[in-house]
Amino acid sequence: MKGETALWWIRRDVRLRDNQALRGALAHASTVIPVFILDPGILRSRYHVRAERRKAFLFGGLRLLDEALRQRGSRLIVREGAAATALPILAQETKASAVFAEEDYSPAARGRDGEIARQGVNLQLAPGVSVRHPDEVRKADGGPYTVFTPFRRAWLALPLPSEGDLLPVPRSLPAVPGGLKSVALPQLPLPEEFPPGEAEARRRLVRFASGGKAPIYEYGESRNRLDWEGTSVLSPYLRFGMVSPREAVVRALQAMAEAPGPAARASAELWLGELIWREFYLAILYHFPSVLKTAFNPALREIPWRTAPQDLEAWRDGRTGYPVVDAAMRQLRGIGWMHNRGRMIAASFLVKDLLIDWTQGEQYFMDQLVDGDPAANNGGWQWTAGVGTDAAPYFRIFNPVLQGQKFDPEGGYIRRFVPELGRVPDRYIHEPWRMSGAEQEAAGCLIGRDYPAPIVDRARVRDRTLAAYRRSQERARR
DNA sequence: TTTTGAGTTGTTCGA
DNA sequence: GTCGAACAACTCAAA
Repeated sequence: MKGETALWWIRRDVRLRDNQALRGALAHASTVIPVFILDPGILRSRYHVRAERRKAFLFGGLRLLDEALRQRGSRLIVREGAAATALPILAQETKASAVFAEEDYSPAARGRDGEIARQGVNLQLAPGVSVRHPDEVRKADGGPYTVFTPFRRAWLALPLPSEGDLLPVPRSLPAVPGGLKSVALPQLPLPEEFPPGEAEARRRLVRFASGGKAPIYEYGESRNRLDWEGTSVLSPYLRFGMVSPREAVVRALQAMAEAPGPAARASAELWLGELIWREFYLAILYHFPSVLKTAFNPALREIPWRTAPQDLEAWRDGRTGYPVVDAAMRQLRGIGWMHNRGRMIAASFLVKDLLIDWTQGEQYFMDQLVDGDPAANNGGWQWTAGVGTDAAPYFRIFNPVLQGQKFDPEGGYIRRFVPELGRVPDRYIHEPWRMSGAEQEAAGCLIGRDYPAPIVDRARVRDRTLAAYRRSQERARR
């Protein structure tokens, strides 16, 4: 309405395109003030982690968003402090009659939004973090799904978004009143492999999913290869809404419709499935917020984990002596991102081989990942640990040697991140400890000096892990 | 209410 | 080298 002022509160929707919170604000008021609240607790809510990379990525994205806003006659206002304090102050100061934001489902976000609403702020939540609200996808009896496949079926049965649903970038935006204080965002070193921003996000989405030869059509085969770039690497951008999840879904559906053949179509559908996994874990966190504290499966809450600080440290540092595990962990620390296959292998090793509490791994991943999202990260860890929503049998224990041979056959991934194995022959690259003394010498890699010997004997791992899980089930039965 | 089919991503063993 | 079965039994979803 004319004369009204609204705040567009940016949280994890750092974009102008297809932004329903922004559209809501523009429809409601003639003056719209884009605001970001620099909360000291940001991005770590219940995790005791620093998350430096995510902050850098987010702040970089906000700077670019500010540029785009200025090109359209607006600008970004940044305020410091707890959102529950800073936002009502700003709303009062600007006489804003409403605050528009994208609804976020984490317990921390919901707690924060509830508190703000209780303070009398007219907080209008718009969809956008997920394509479907967790309440939309329900079983016939009204309850939420806890198994992925039926969830996906029900998700796909609802009306699908199409090109016409995507909201365009507003060509111009109302000016922000002068005199409003705004603090500078901290300058942090940007993650090299992930230039932030909406433009980069779109480039990646288009490169991955558009055109007859798009990688999305190879996804079925290439997504598991650690040594190929077969995935979209969109996760950090989806995490902060630099691309709209709805647009990603529309591109996937388009790719399916235009697929050059049935295999290509199946590949594109597989990628769409990954987007639905994202929705699934967002919904799980929404309906079962306790998963951030404890295993979803009550029978597996009493596993007698090992306390082994040195093993945990070796895992974090990528010094386990299992090349594919170490490569994955060094990729994580090196670039703040890990190939999904690597995440499964590394996570399985911590939980099943070292028998260390999965929440330790969850925590470390949240510290390092530029795409770290509580819902997806927690879901992934619970899945790997076999304590989560899906009925995966817990005796499924990844063998890092086999996984390496299958998904990094020539060791290209390993050599990239574990340079001390660079000259180890292909036939030993997944089991360097099997080299003779002379072979180690020739490869310039002495086991125990240049690269560690395996920190666990895998032959014993299986029994130890199965026994620990069984123990938890027995305790739960009583 | 009962029944039935199914469940992302694996490994190992023996034929 | 390849293939199928066993792993161990459970819960969920839907008819």
